[in-house]
Amino acid sequence: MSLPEASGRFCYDYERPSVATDIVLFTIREGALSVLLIERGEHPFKGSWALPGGFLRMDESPEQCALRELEEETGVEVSYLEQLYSFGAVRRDPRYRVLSIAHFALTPWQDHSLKAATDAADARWFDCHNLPKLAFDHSDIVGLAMQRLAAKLNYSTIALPLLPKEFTLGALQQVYEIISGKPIDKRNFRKQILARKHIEETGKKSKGDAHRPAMLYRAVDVGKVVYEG
Amino acid sequence: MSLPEASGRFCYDYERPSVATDIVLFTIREGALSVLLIERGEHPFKGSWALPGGFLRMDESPEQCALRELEEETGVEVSYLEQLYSFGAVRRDPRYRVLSIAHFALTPWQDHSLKAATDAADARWFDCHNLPKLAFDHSDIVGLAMQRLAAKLNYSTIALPLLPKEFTLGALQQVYEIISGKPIDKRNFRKQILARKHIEETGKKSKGDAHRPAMLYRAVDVGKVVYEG
DNA sequence: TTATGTTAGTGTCAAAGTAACACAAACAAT
DNA sequence: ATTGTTTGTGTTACTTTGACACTAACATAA
Repeated sequence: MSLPEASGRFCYDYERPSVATDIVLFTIREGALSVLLIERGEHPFKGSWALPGGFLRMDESPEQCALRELEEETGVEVSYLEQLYSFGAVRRDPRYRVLSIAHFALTPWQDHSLKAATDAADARWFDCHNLPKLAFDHSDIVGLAMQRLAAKLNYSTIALPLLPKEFTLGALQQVYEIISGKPIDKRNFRKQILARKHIEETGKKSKGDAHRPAMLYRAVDVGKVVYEG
Repeated sequence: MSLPEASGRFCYDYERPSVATDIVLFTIREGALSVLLIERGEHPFKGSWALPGGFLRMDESPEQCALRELEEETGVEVSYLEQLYSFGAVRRDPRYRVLSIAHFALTPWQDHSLKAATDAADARWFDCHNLPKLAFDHSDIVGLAMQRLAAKLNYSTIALPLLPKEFTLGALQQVYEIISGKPIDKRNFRKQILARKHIEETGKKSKGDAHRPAMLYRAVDVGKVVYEG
């Protein structure tokens, strides 16, 4: 096929889909894997819960767009972001064609005071295993993100962005158990996780808890970031 | 941010990037992992080699677009296709903004008579480890596709679409060796690959070769297809 | 017909990794 | 001082992986 030629900045030779990003932001909250959703304030799906996201601007990359939309709609900062998948079914948006570049993000739990968003009526965390019906194809997107998260647990450092900078092995094990949905033997977990050399002792110990203090660990600095992780 | 409202079919409230697909089609040819490239007949990068691909139409999904463009530009049919990654750097195309949904495809080697493409001067197979300089960011895309292919070897059936429907264990082992770049022990390979139960005996044997005939195997039918595989 | 070249097909053993298992120590709260 | 809770630690059986060599069956060439 022939290429649409650029004439000035716009190029209307061919119709184009709109391009948006959506973000599946996970955290671990109250012992459950949770995802951040916004209540839509506009049609379509007004009043439904949906993923945060919005339209791509011409001067930003998809990743930048995802970060900007998250900030605008929820005020949350993330500790990890990667592209998940692009959803491009012709009729996934009932209004007109919108291609969504879905992203996958993580943040450690803290009592995020969720900002009232511009065009969102509300923003809240939901337990991933107890989600309401979502707008558009957002249930599919969340499902794929959960798969990806579980799959990456065992060959990456993906659990670390869900914890604060310093954490105990007990807390890390909880993250693994919650995401995989299976109990893990404490001694085996500690042996294996330390053998990977992704975390190191800080020398400090936790205090203030009603039990024996635990060694605090941190992620070892890795340096480079690559496509997809 | 507010949403662009649809007025009729077009929606010009916001500037939009063009959306295209590119396809990294691999085959095993002459003992080497090879990728299909076209020689660009138009500017920019006229005369350079590039991935096959083209612009998304409003009535087709990204996957359909990838298949259509492959057919149009090269006449090749594929045995496997999945989305790879969406490349959206602001200036990845020097003309104007083009977002590319890159795909990853496989086909068994056969003496494909490569169709002279509409807007491609030529189409040829290249050894992946001896590629020319490519147009746009296509070298990055091929690199990512090679990573993905190697990574999936050991937890998926990704090698099978590179072979004809019936194949010998020797041929399958060659695929693994070529993609991983490492020699594999024949006995261990056979034990492990059969234990996965992804392939089964056909009962038939190869013939016509100047050596002992080998059992022919085929992929066991799996049924469902899922996101990303 | 025989010899040669080439790939198919097969089992054992050592090493490494994984999974199951229990109890004392250190703190806060009562 | 007692209770409740989490930390921290080692050994053993089991499973998986990796190394290793020879005979069988065909086509081809001598």
